[in-house]
Amino acid sequence: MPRSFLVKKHINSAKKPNYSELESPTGKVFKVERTFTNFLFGLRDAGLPLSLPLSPLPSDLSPISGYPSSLSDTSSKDHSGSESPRSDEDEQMLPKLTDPHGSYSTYSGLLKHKQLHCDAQTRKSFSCKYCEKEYVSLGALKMHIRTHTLPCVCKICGKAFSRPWLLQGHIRTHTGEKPFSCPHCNRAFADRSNLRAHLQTHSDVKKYQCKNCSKTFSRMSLLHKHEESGCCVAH
DNA sequence: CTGGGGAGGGGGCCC
DNA sequence: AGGGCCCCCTCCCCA
Repeated sequence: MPRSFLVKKHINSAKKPNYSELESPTGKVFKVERTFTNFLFGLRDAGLPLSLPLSPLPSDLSPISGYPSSLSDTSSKDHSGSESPRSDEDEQMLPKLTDPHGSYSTYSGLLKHKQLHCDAQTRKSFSCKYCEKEYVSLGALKMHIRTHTLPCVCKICGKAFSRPWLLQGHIRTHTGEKPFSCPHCNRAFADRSNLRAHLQTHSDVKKYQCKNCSKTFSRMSLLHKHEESGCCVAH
């Protein structure tokens, strides 16, 4: 059974997610003279439905629904500002653009509105149809969907995994292969993570320390157990 | 109860 | 875009 309840918690803030690809098309796209069509695809890729017909996403991928599929309301006024680098002529060439909060006769208006109101929504643009998770990129979502479809199947026992390397690790449980050995005691492990955890046992000062009693633990789970057992309960 | 090993999952990065 | 790999994390189980 997949441990779908496992959710990444950014406890280690040193390793931050890469948000570079979350940039709105505003800053990047137009400065490189991207075509309007590409701009529309960019908005679509960011999960923003448009009133122009675009090729649909794969059936198992759905942009998050913050934006209705039908955007026919044209009653709102133009929200555009005056900072747009595009000329008035350019603006006149553009079809009407809309989003759930209104419609825009210029795309600079739409972009400005997006900057003000929609960036938070576009950061997570792709939702999983199997669960409630949302992802900022199609690739991340596809990766996640593998945890539902489990395409990597062990030929020996039939157990299925989301990724090939997980299957490889599992196959080692059949073959007994243990390619990772401890330099201190030569004990071998099939999994690098488990070797890393084992290495902590050789250390006098372990990685995870109780803030109250300064006792150290080789694993976060052991520290949590320690905390839950009462040492660090606020008295 | 505690510590440790085994197994597996997630996202990010690089190629 | 996808695969491989990395690191981190978690749960289960056992001594």
